[in-house]
Amino acid sequence: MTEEAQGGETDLNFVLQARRDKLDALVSAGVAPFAYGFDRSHFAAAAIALMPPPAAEGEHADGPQVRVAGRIVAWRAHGKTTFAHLMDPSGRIQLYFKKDQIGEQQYAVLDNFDLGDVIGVSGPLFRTRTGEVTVRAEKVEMLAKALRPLPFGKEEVVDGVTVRHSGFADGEMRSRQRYADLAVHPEVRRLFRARSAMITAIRGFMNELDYLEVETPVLQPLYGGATARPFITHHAALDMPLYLRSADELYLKRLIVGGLERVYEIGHDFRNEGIDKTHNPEFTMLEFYEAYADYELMMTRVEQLLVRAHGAVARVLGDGQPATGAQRATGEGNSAELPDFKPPFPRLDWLTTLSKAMGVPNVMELDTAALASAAEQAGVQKVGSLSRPKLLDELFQAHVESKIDTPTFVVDYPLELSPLAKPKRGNPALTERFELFARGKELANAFSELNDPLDQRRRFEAQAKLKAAGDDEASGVDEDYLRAMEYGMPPTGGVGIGMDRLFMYLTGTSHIRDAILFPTMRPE
RNA sequence: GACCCGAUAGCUCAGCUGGUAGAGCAACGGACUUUUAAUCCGUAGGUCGCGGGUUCGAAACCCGCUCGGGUCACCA
Repeated sequence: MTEEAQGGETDLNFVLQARRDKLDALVSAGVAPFAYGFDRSHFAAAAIALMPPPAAEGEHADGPQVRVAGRIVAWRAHGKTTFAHLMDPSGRIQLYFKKDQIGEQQYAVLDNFDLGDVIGVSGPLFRTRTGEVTVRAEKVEMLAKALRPLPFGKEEVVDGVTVRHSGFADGEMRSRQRYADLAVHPEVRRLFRARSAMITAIRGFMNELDYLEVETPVLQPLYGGATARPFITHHAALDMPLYLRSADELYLKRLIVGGLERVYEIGHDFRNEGIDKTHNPEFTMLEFYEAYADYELMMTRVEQLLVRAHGAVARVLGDGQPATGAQRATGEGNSAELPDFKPPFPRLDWLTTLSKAMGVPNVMELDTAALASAAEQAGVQKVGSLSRPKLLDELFQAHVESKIDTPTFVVDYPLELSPLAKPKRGNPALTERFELFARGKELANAFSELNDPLDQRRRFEAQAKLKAAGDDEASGVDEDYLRAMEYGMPPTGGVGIGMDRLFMYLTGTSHIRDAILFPTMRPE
């Protein structure tokens, strides 16, 4: 992209220069190339639906008058007549320009129209010889001249399936220039509409249960609630470091103490770690907390929430819809069938499942050295540098998690893995915690929240010890949180669900980049 | 981070074993008053990712680098 670097019109390449020349020609002809508005009467799909079915053979009665607006996505000039297709949010509609009809002067202006221009057209509907509902243009208005060509591919319909030729396939460019990706790929627009519908449905679900939507700090003086490397920033006036939150958890639970007994937040968390297919440095998290609930109740909440989210996505994408844009671009074909699941989800007990998978009576009875060698066997790297909790977690990932396909709860994690969870009734070495897995990925994490401030202090101190020993993901002691808990926190159930991952699961999207409008990328 | 693959016209790509670049679409000019991947004729468009090396000669071979993709690892 050298033209940006060089700037100046003389350096524009010939393609961009041609567009500028047309812009100048429009201005010379008295056409304002950037309009202030347009009174659209119908979307394309609605206009097409207005037209009565084909009349008797050979009859070409005009239909009602419409005013449509959108982007030019196809242009076929035939001398004194021109066909074009206009795209708007509802779909496409064909336009027909005839020199006799719109006059020599207006017809000449069409020479300065290009693919990608935003125009408004008014005129009556009619059917062409092939039966396609078309606007016979009586008046055409330039609304926004495109000075840069959009990477449209040509399309044809073969046996009812739209086949796209060439086009915009570079995944990196599609993420960097999401505006262009959206502009040329209706299926990408539809995918992100489905994402929006999913979030809206989840809000509706929480609100119906009398949960209060709240906002807690993104800038935090201490980070906690998740084990991850934080982003650090600096507040100039206070001259102190602040951390971008890696979780909302500790603030939401302060609200439970305050008597807001059901709260939720949907917002971005930030983790200063690698970027890959399932990790973006900022991502959308839903957390919700409910007083007087335990993890059993929270499992049913999660099940219901997934059903609602699935329904919302299905309504936008429809059943058996063709592939998402991401899949089309990567040639994955029409495999994006929505997942099929029904509550209640199966439950696997952490300890017995892992012990069984490893062929030992009880993994918790193995000493650290034995865990390390088992982890090494399972393909875990750098086992020597891992703490006991980490080894357990790695073993679980390797032996169990990665093999879970349909939504499944894993319950009762070891206490040492879960610093914010309440000990399990009847077995204090475990906690009342569950995670939800599907397609080998974690979708949710939840517990009966620890509400004993003395126990919580001991857990924090154990974390602080790990941190002092070099585990830079462990958190420290959050005294203010402990103070809140000392005022008395009712028993509480809490859940965190990664919205990006949930959406990926529901839509069969394999890369998180394709589930986020503007994923984090290295600068160009 | 390791290994593999890739980077050529605005887009999608081809370019065999080294002889200084090609197609389709888009663009530009022309013909065409119901086309729809419109068609037909013509034109223009490239520091072949960057740097070095081998060679009479490099898009191609070698080395390094940058960026991207995949797989694995890491990120509970």
